[in-house]
Amino acid sequence: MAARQTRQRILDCSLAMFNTQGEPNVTTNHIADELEISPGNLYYHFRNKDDIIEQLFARFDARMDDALAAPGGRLPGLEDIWLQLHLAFECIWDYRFLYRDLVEILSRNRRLRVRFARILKRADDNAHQVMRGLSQAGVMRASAAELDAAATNVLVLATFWLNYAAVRGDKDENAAIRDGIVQVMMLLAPFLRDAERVHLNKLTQAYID
Amino acid sequence: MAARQTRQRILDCSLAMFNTQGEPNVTTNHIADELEISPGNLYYHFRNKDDIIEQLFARFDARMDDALAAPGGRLPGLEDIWLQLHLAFECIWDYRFLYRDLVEILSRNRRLRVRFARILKRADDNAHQVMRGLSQAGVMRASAAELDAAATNVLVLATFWLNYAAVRGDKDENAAIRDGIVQVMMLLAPFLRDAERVHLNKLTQAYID
DNA sequence: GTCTATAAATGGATAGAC
DNA sequence: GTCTATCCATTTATAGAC
Repeated sequence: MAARQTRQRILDCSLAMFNTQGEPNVTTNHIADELEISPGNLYYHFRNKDDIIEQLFARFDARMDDALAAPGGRLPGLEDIWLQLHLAFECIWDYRFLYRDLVEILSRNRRLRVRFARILKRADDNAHQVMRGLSQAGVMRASAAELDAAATNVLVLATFWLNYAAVRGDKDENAAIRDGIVQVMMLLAPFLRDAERVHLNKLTQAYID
Repeated sequence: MAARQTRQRILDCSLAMFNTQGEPNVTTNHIADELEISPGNLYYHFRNKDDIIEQLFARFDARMDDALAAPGGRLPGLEDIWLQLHLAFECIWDYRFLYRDLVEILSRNRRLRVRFARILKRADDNAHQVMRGLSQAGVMRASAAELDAAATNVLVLATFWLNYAAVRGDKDENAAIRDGIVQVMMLLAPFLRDAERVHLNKLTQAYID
């Protein structure tokens, strides 16, 4: 009855604590304390801490899947890319504990490793598709090798931008996300046709101020 | 007498174990076991695990300082950049445990946070200087905003490339470093004059094969 | 300098009562 | 479903003998 509710509360609370304190610094006891339930109760709902992480990952996976859904039939413009980046970065932000300790978390769990690899693959496909669209629209110009490299750079940047912001000591969450988007766009800028390049520079300037 | 030697052995062994197993998974007992000394002995030489990490960080800091030393008086060519990237990536590789759990490690220690911020600052200055050199030599062409963004992207890429390689499951160490260098170079490629762009593509092709 | 022994604290996890 | 009680393993760190 209240089972589903407790389970969800545990997941919500774990996510919040993982995100703010870092997953390695949050124990099952901390979570139980925060929720004012007993450790035994927590272990009634989840086999162990890794089980909680897997469930959170499933949520994350589904959400990222949406964000990476292929854009509509028409060729994408710069604003479409902006929107999609926003969805992706917001998702990463909401599950940033995964990214904060990505290597460590994935090294402990083979399943998550496989699933995260799939996400990266989808993101890579998506980046390629979008850039091909830009090329077809005559907005972008790049060799195949440059396009591959740019796609990879977009992935690395998106994956680790929030960590970089954290290391720099950036405090403002919204600013960090905005900066990340701008940073990715600037990755594509030099490949754009002059008119679009100017357009983008205006967009980013407006965004920054 | 053998004091200095034991101290160094502890540092060397810690570094090796941190790098291969991840710092969070290596305890002071593990290190003592591996060296076949007692935990008490280890604590005679170091106050705690964090002390060991700080000493290793000092080594890393000095080495990265060398790698980021301003290039010679003459304007740098693409090959000079290649070399410098190689030095930086080798340094990061040798102390990759720091980068694997960067946010976590820095969050635990204010001093390291400050020192790492200084390294990032130096790297940013260096990237700007190199790119200004390329611009002055007429090899590169970019607006001030594009140059700033490119410098930041170089930093993020260099900082987290090995993590990205690890997450992808890349096994070959040398290949990961090589790919990282190529990836950073490809970041600059689109800003290069056509002749240099072709030159770079030839360099990277030769490098990849 | 190095060892043995051990304290003190923590984290993960389970049994059994309610 | 939830709690109390508890166990076991691990980790950090120190005291004192050699």
